[in-house]
Amino acid sequence: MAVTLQQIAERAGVSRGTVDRALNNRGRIRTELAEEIKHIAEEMGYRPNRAGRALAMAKRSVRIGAIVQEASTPFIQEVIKGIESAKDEVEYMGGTVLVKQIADSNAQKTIRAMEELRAEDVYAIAINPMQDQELQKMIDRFVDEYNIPIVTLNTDLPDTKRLCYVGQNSIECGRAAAGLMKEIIQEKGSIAVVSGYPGNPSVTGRVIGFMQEMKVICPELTVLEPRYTFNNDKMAELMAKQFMFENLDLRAIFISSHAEIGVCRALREHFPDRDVKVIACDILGDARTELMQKQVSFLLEEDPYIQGFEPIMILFRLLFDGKSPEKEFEYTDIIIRTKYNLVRYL
Amino acid sequence: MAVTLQQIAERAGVSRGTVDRALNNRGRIRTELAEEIKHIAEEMGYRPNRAGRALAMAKRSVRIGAIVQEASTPFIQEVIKGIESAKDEVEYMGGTVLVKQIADSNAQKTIRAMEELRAEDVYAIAINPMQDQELQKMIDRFVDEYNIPIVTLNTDLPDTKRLCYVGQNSIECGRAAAGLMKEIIQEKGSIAVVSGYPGNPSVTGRVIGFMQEMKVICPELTVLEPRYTFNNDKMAELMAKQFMFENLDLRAIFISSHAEIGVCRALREHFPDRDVKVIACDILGDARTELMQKQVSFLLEEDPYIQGFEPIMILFRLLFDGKSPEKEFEYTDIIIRTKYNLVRYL
DNA sequence: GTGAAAGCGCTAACAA
DNA sequence: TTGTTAGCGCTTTCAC
Repeated sequence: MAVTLQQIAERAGVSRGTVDRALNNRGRIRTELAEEIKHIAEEMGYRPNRAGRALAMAKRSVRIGAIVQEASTPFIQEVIKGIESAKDEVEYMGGTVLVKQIADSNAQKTIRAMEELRAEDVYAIAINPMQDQELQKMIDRFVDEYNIPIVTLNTDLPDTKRLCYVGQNSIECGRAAAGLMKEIIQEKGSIAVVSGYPGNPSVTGRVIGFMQEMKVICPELTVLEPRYTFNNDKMAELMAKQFMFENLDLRAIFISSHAEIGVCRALREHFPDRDVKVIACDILGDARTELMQKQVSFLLEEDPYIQGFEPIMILFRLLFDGKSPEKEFEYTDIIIRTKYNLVRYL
Repeated sequence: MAVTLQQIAERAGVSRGTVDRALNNRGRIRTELAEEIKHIAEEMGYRPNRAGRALAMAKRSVRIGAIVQEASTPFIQEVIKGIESAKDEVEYMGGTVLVKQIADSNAQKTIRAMEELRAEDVYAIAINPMQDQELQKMIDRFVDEYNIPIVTLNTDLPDTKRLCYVGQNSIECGRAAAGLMKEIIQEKGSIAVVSGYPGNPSVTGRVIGFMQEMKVICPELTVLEPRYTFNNDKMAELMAKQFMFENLDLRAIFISSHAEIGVCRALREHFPDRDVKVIACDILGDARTELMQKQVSFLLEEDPYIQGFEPIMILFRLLFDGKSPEKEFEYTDIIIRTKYNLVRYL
């Protein structure tokens, strides 16, 4: 049976309340006594019982807010699943999680959502932010003025006072893609790089990592200048066609985001006889299985579920246990998929 | 604020105890009344508060046992980490987890550990079993006679009455290895398969999956007859040398387990000029980083941590919430690693 | 500075 | 068959 406050109290010859004050640094206690009690607790291997704590704190409940942008995309839907799981956990412990979904990506709406959450008395917020000056200021104000810690997820805002970031190390992801490229491309030739939107740092991070590493490990391959599709399938298709026409030695295409459907369609429909490998990132939604079965050699993923789950839990541990996160950057695993391990278990 | 038993009781015009009996099917209640209460609870969106429940059940506490064999191996050390995390969780909820470590693999010791756990009044057991007739009988007896549910982990015993299995689908893992092989081997030639101990079903499963899939997707490659090292580095080294001498067209070696150190040493020291790729499984321990940096193209992993964590949590949910696992086979993800994503985050 | 006591939501033993 | 009550371990308020 685990050690309880009562047992410590008896051993120390004081009351439960005193032990509580000592162990939780609540003040109103002689420092020497506090030290002594802490020592006894340590010695007895005391670990606070979460259930008791949760129950006692049920009224003064932990309230956490979450804001997700681009909530309509399959990727963010997965993030939301993670948030909902965390919400379950938190609610079991008597806490509350409020989620604001923003269908598109809009700084003004985001700022409004932050204000709403503040009005609803949340003690902390998790958010997948866009790059926006005003939003950055707002985050700093929340942290400084309102004392509301903020965790960024999926994309970071390192120049703000956010508590920590949960998401992929996109440079490393790009490097990993380069490593795979080296394994599957034996002949000389050129490699194209196609991406969604250049303003997104996790997209550009992957491109940078890829280009850097390719230069080092595949100096004999020519990596073409990255091109951006602005998340438009039609444009991706045209771009792929252009690459194919202009580079008869094209060996592979690295798609750092949101262009796989257009690119693969172009390859499939217009160049069925040319062997061009595709390495892509974060394909979710309807096309996922089919593209992976037929056209994409490797898929690099970043575990959106965890990106939703972990920020909420980090904030919960902060508010409930008073434990700050250990690291400023909580990177998610770089997951490599082929058609053989496409379905995620456990 | 969440709905409580008290609120339901007031609405139904009965006492908390009655609501408790209704919702938890404890009997001693009129069926119609029980139905009505369940209906009200449903309507009010009642979800039991785990903290309250944990606290109330603290004395009649959930007790779970775990037995791990080959506890001295790095793989099982990871499994144990998972078990310890789960133990933390369970203890937070007022439960107890007892772990028995067996350094080697020994059916008699295992059976004795089971008896010990029974003597210590555990209500359920998680175990990584070996293939052994007596052990199988013992498991069935625990389930049938003593009413102690058992979850197998890492290796399954599908012919017993164990509740479920948590671990890898080894056939699929072998297939995935074949898929990677196809991507990295362009020329014709032969492929060697080296494994640890032939009696281990997860090892042989990977070999079978690999051979089957290779036949289908790489018919032009010759896959040599699998050879077993009996987990002996020296033998692995000799075997690799033999393969190299006898097959001058050897393109790659698939190591399904426990032979990487010997094989890689042979390649490194005796054939530095021949380009032979290596795909391996579950490399942990000291050599991991170095082998991955220098010699192994792909590593297939099976997440030992989760294999320790999940069985305990499955049993906890069974005992604490009365929720049986959804699936008989809880497969862990097939993780593909290269030197670029060698370190696991989150 | 310290102790005593109420109560968080739930279970279980006992009373009716 | 139903109600009542005593805790589980912890926080918090109030009294001293």
